[in-house]
Amino acid sequence: MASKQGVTIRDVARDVGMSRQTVSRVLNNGPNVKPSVRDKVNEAIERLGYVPNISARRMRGSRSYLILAINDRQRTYENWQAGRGNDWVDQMLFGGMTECEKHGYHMVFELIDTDPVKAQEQLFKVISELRPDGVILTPPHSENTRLTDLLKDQGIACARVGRREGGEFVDVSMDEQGAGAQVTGHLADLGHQRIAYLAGSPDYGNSLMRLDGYRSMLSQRDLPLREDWIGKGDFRFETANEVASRWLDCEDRPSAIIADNDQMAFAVLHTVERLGLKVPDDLALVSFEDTPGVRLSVPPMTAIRQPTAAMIARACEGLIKQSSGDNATGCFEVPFELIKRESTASNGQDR
Amino acid sequence: MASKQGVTIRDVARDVGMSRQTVSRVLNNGPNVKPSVRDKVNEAIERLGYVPNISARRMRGSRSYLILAINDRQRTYENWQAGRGNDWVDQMLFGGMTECEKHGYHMVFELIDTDPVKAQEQLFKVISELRPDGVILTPPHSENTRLTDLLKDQGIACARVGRREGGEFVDVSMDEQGAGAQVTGHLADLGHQRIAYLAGSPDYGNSLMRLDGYRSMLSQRDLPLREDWIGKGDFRFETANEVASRWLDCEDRPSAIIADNDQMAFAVLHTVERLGLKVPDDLALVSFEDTPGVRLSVPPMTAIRQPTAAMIARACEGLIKQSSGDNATGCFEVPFELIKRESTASNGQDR
DNA sequence: GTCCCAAATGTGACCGGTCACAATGACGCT
DNA sequence: AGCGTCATTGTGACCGGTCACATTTGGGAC
Repeated sequence: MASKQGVTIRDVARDVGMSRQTVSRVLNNGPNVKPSVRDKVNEAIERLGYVPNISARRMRGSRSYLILAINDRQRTYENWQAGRGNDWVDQMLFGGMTECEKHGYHMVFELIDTDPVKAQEQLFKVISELRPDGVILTPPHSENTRLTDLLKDQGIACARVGRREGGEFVDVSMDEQGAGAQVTGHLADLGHQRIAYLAGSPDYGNSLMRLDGYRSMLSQRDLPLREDWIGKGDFRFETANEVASRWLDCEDRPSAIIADNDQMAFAVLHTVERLGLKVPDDLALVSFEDTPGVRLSVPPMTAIRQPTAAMIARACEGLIKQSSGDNATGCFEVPFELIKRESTASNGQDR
Repeated sequence: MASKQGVTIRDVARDVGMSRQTVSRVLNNGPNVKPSVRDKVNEAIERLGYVPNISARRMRGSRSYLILAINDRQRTYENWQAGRGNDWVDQMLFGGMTECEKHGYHMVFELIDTDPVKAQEQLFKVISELRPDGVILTPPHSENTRLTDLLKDQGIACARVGRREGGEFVDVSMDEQGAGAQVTGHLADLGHQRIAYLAGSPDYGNSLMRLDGYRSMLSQRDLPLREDWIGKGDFRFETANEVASRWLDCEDRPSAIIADNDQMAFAVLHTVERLGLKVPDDLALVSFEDTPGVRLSVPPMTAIRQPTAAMIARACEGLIKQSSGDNATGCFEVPFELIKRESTASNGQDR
C-alpha cells in the first residue's frame, strides 16, 4: 500500500521535542534559533528523511518555490512540425534547472500563444493556478506589455530575456552589437575585405544591433561598406537562398558572408554547393546561432554561441533573489562566445 | 499594490448563493449537481475570472495536477556543453504540454543524475516536495528499478519511455524492429543490394531491435547478410568515422549505410567527403534519428523520425487517466515515420 | 397525505506548512 | 532583588481547496 504523505514538520518537531515553528525556522534559516537546536533539528530532518511539501508552503506562506518559464507555442510547434533545429529549450532547461536547484526551486515550462490577447488570458490562468514566485518571458513574449503589466499587477516578479531596460524587471540579454562587431573583426583578421551581411528581419531589434556592430567594425577597419551587401532576409531559408544566389552567381562577389541565423547560413551553404563553389576556400561563412546543425555541417561553421543557458540561469537567480526580498531588478548582460570552425578556416587575403 | 490572491472558491459560492462544495463539484465535474446550478456556477466562474489554486487542491485533495518529467542530467549537460544536436526536450515539452493542457495539468521538468543511488535520492526529494500525480521516466532512468520501486512505494503513477513491459506502469515505445525493417526495405526498394548497418551500442536494447529488423528484412528480400557490414559503433562520431573509412576506402564497398544515430550518420558523411565520394550517387545514407542537423545537411538525409512528442503525450495521457481512477497501465506503441530525403534519392540498382 | 429513497446541497474538519503574536528564558544593569 | 531588553520558543489561526458525513429537497409509490 502506498504511503501518500511521508514525514511532516510535526513529526520532526515531535522527534526533537520542539514546536513545529522552531523546525520551520530552521528550514527557512530564520533568525533566533539556538545553534545547538538548529543542529539537532537538522540531524532529525536528515534522519527522518523529511522534505517540506511545496504546496503547503505556498498556502499560507508568501513563496511558492516555483519559477515559471514561458515559451511561445507557435514557435515551439513550428520547430516540432518542421523539425527545424532548435536546442533552445534544452538550454533553458539546463541553465534554469541548475540555478533553481541550488535554492530549492522548481521550474515549470508553459507554452502560450503568440497572439497578445490570448497570451494574456493564458498567462493569467497559469499564474492563478500555480502562483509562481517569478516568471521568465522569452521572445516574443518579453516584448508584450500586456503580459508584463499583468505580472506587475499581480505582484509577480518578472524576468525578460532579450530586453535591456531594467526598471522593475530583471532584464537579461547578450551584447548583440559586440557580437556583430566581433564576427566582422574575425573575418577582417583573416584578411577578408569583401564582407556581406545577410540580415534577419528589421523588425527584430537584436538583428539591427548586430548589423550596427557590423557597420562600426567595417568602418573601424577601414573596409568598404556596400549597401547592396546588406541582404534583407527574414530568417527563412528560401529568402536567404535568393539573396545568396544574387550575390554569389556573378564575378563581383563577396569573400565572406555573415548570416543572421542558422536557416539562412544553411541556405548560403546550399547555394554555394549548387554553384560549384567551396566553403571556406571560395567563401567564408559565419552564423549567428550555434544550433546543432551548424556544428555538424560540411564544413562545420563558425558561429556565435548564444548564451541561452547562462541567460536563463541569470534570470532565475534574479527572480529568486527578488522573491527573497532583495531587489534584484536591473539590466544584465551575459557574455557570448565566438566559436571558430572550418567555415572561416581559409585566408581571405588574396581576394 | 499587488493583489496576491485573486478570486477564491468562496467568492464564487457567495456570488451564486451556493456553498463552496457545490462550486467544487462543478469544477470537478462531480455528480449530483442540478444542470441549472451548474450553468449558473460556470457563468460566475467565467465572469469573476476564478481559477482554482493548484497548491490548495493538492493539500487536502488527492490530486496535484502536476506531471513530473525526468531527464538525465549528464546527458543534458553533455548536450549543452558539446552543443551536440538534440531537440529531445523541445519535443517533450511540446508533446507533454499539449496533452497536459487539455486536462488542466502542468508539467515540471527535472534533471537527475545517472548514478542510480543519487538518482533515487534526488527523485525522492522532488516527489516529496511536489507530490506529482505521475512521473515520466526517460532513458536511461526508465531502466532504473530503484526509481520505479520508489514510485510504486509512494503510490505515484509512473510512465516509462522506451520500455515494453506494461504491468503496473504506463510503458510507451516505438516499434524499433519495424523501423529497422522499413529502412532496410526502403533501400531495397531503390535497388540497393549491398546495405551495411552501423550499429550503436549493443548494450542498448533498442539498437538491437533495429538490427533485428534489418536482418529480417534482408532475409525477406533475399539479400546477402554480411557480418563484416554490421559495424560495432558506440553512437559516437569518432568510432563511426573509423568504421566508415574501413568500409568505404576500398573497392568492395556497400552501396548504402544505415546509421544508428545522427552522430554516426554525420561521421559517414564526413568520411564520404574526405574520400571524394558523393551522397547519394556513390552511397545512400539513412539515419535513425531525425534531429535538426540531419534535415539541413548537404544533402538532407533520409531518417526515421522518432515520435518523441507523441510518446510523451501518450505517457501524459496514461498518467492523467491513472490519477483519475481509471486503470491506464499497459504497453503502448506509437507510430514512427520514415522521412525520405535526398540522401537516398538515387537508384542503387546498378551497384 | 404519508413515507421512502435518491438526488442535491451544506457543514465542519482537515491537509501541512507559515503568519502574527504571545510567552518564556537569559542576561546585563541599576 | 527588580527590571528592561533581547533572544528564543510556543500557540492558535489561517491559506483555499477537498473529504466525509449531515441535512434538505424532490418526486414517485402507496
